[in-house]
Amino acid sequence: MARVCNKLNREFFNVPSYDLANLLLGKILIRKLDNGTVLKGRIVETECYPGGEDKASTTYGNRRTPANEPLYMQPGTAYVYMTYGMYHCFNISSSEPGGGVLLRAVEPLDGIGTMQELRLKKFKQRNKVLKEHELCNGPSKLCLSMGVTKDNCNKLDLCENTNLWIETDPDFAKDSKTVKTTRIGIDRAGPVWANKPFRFYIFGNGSISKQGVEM
DNA sequence: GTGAAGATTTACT
DNA sequence: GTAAATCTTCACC
Repeated sequence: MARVCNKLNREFFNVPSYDLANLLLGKILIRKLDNGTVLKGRIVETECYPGGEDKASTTYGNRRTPANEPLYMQPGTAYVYMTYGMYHCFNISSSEPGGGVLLRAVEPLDGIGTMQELRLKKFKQRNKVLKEHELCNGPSKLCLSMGVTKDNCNKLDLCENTNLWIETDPDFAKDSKTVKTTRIGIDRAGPVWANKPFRFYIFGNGSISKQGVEM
């Protein structure tokens, strides 16, 4: 039986975070839930966090703690952390120690009904029906919709794990226009780092979290 | 052990 | 537009 395997390998992730953030655009994030349901979404928005000098990175100054350990592990390791006590963000470690890429938005492809369910479970408006592009258009929204939490996904190796991985999409137009702009929600890092063009998204896609000024 | 801050999102005025 | 929700992680005592 001929089986095409588009799963990304270690080599793909073994590049600096800036490059990895660009390479991940258009790729397919696949998540298999415990009950066997498979969810898929196209990555349409990323941000890079190189660490080291970058004050916005959790690994600023090569700070190393038990929580950010995955960013120092091999490239392609999932780093899921909690923020504001109730939301998760999903990152993938890159080649430089302490560097990684934050996934800010995906475009739902498969398992949309399940995503609706997972996403609304947490809030009051349970009967509300979200449009597809509203399901995963934010770093914490995509974690909710895809059932990604610190407990079940942190430190997973995306090259080896069978419940969470990324594939290339042969049908994705390679010539899609991408936009380079500034990161979001990191004003505390100061104007120098907050204004770096470290956010990337697919131009014209309806599932991005926020429009930015093209740079 | 105690305190302060946070890579966000929803809900309400 | 502004405020509230909510709790882990880290820094320091």
